[in-house]
Amino acid sequence: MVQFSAARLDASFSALSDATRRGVLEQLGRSDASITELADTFHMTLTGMKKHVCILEQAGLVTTQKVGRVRTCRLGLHGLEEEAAWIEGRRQIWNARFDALDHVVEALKRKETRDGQSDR
Amino acid sequence: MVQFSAARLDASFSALSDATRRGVLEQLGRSDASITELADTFHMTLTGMKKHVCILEQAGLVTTQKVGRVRTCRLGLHGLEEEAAWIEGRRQIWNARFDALDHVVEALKRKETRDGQSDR
DNA sequence: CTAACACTGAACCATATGGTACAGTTTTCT
DNA sequence: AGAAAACTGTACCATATGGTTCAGTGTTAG
Repeated sequence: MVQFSAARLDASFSALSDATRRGVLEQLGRSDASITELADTFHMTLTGMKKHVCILEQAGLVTTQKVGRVRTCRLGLHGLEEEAAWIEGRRQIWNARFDALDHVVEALKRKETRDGQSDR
Repeated sequence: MVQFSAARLDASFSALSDATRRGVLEQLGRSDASITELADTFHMTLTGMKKHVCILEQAGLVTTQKVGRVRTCRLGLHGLEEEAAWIEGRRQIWNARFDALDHVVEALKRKETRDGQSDR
């Protein structure tokens, strides 16, 4: 089992919680882009887009490289593996809980039926 | 393909970006719990924990039900399917990009070698 | 009936977030 | 050299976040 780093998950889920930043990831999935190109796409100032890129960079989701006056942004080396793993772990427990819940619901139904017939 | 709702993803990734709330989900995965129990586990006031639970509830990740004076929290009906799907979609593009990148790197290496030999 | 319990709502606080404008700096084009 | 491009850093703003305290409200146990 993987050991999840709270700080990593904090950073990446927080980075993913903004629609603009998710959009940047999608655009970078199609091709690398400069800050200016990203800022144009999302109708935002350079300064504003730079902040988003910094956040994505700190979360390890993108890397950047400055050549001449242009900073090129691309998808980060480590993808979303840890995040995917965390969510998958939760989903398994989730499903197990609901299987169990089905049984509880069954039991409650039977109990209610019995109570309804015998009592009140 | 699923149509992702930006608002949904905003809410759930934002909810998941806090370690306390991820902890609450883990605890609820083991068993349902009251606000008081959760507040005790995370050494927090009732009011503080209530807020976290509200955020998780609005994100659809937990549901609650008040019986008498106790509000019981459990995992929400809709698990993390949309979030998992979004991340998986990204991961596929990620990997495709890196496969492509490998080829680019190869090409660059060959080009550099050639240039180094023939020119400058 | 009274006290304790479990929450709930409002107000407050410090800090973080998402955006802006403006004033540089470094590169590139002519 | 001079102008334009592409960032970068700082300061500013409004709002959101994560937490608290305090003062209720409804529920349950004795």
